[in-house]
Amino acid sequence: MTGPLTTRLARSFRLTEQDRSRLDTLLAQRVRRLAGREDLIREGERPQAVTLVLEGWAYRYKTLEDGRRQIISFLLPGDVCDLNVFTIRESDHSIGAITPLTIVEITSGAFEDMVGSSGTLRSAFWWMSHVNAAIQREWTVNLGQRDGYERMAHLICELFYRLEETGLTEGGSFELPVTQNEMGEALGLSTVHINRVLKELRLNRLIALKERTMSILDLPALQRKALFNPTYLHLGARLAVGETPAE
Amino acid sequence: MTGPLTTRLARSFRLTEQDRSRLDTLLAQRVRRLAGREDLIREGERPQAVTLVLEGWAYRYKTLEDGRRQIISFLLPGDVCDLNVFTIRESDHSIGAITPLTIVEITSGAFEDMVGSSGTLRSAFWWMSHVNAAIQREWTVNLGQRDGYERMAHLICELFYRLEETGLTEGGSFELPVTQNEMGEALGLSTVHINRVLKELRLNRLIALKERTMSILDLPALQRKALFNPTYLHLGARLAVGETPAE
DNA sequence: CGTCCCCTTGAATGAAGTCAATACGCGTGG
DNA sequence: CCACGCGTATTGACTTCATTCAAGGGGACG
Repeated sequence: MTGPLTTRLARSFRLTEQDRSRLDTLLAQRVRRLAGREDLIREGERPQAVTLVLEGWAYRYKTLEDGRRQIISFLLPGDVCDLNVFTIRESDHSIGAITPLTIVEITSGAFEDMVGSSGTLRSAFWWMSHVNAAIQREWTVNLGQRDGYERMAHLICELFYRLEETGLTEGGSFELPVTQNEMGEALGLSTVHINRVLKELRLNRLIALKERTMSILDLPALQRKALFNPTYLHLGARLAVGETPAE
Repeated sequence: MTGPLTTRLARSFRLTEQDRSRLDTLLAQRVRRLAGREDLIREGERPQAVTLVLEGWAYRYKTLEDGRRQIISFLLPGDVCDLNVFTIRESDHSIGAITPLTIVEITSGAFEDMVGSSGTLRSAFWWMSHVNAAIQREWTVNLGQRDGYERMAHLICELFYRLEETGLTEGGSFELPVTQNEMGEALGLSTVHINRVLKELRLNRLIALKERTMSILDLPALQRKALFNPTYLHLGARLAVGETPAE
């Protein structure tokens, strides 16, 4: 019963037994549980640790002065928040739990020790950090270029691939613990329009969605409509320490 | 005559003479010059080095299969591309020069040496990396929540603050070597709409723009309209090695 | 059993896109 | 030297995508 993070890293990196046990001890320290809809970090606070998500969903968000809110990204099991946040005095955004959440908080020192002791783990954490940045870039593209229908299709594809990586899908289905209002805040669309777009995706037999279970009925077609290209997720990198990324 | 990068870092970090000379030697190696509108890195290519911008503007962009293009971010003098790109097999986006460009390419080894030899420089580069991520998040907010007028106002504020940090503004003015079409690709708006929004900003006496010179006539008012909060740029962090970010 | 949140749908409105035409500066080649 | 083409900026008219407003239904929970 390896956790989502180990599962994920093992798909892309050749972890030695030692790496795995280093990870395991790290993941056993300072475990915290939060209730759904509780904030983990709030804008303006000082970040204290590198945070890892073990179970549950969370999101980063920012609120404008007039109350508008944008969800900036979703944090899924096996995701890390910013590495080396310690260079930052105050957080520029908040992180909130969507579902009940299990996280691990890694101190600066423990993190340094880990990446210092294993080149593979160091690469692995860098890689995750890059993937986060790449996802954020793709969200920029999504909001800037795609219309509502495409945007939603793209988000569904992204979530599917990311959850698949940690074994959290069943066939073409996954739990989507997010309200339509929140989807709107993530995609820059009104709740009403989210509803209509979902309806259309259902009518076109691309997805089925009920009771928070999203089922993808035709992934290739969905990807086509979304102009989805999974390259940016950098899946299955399969690199170990010392290896050049070539082969 | 210190370069933009040193200027910028010196504002936020207490650089020793040794740090400065380390930076200088690094910035003197492998200098490359590119013509305007030339690509630096193309989607699908293998990233070879950490790139630093010394002079000129560039942008990251992604192209969808049907030709739509989104500019993901602007790279200004003193900016650094992704650190530790070496964990990535192929780039998920392109980087293109806007103006003629002077850059430095830092090899994996040289970079490791530098951050290994100075804790302050290590912090400084992490900090830049975080700021990049924060800017990308803010673009997500910008595209998701603000309307065209606000979006443009926000972009102008951001560029002003970022250029100001490296001493590239004159009073409230700066060179803006970007066409209206490109602004549209950055803000997810049509060229025509960009034109109208700029016109309105001029009518409201918030900006003046001619011949690629942007002048901000009323920064407080512009910021108010843009709902611009500069926190995310993490300006003036003023940290040195060993210091906790507290004080 | 009422309240609240979430989902759903229709109708009216509005922000931004598309299409189209004009203008301007610049370089190039006849 | 001037004509032409090209990229950029500008503006008007029309269309479309998405928002807002409004109302109703269903489930969870006190």
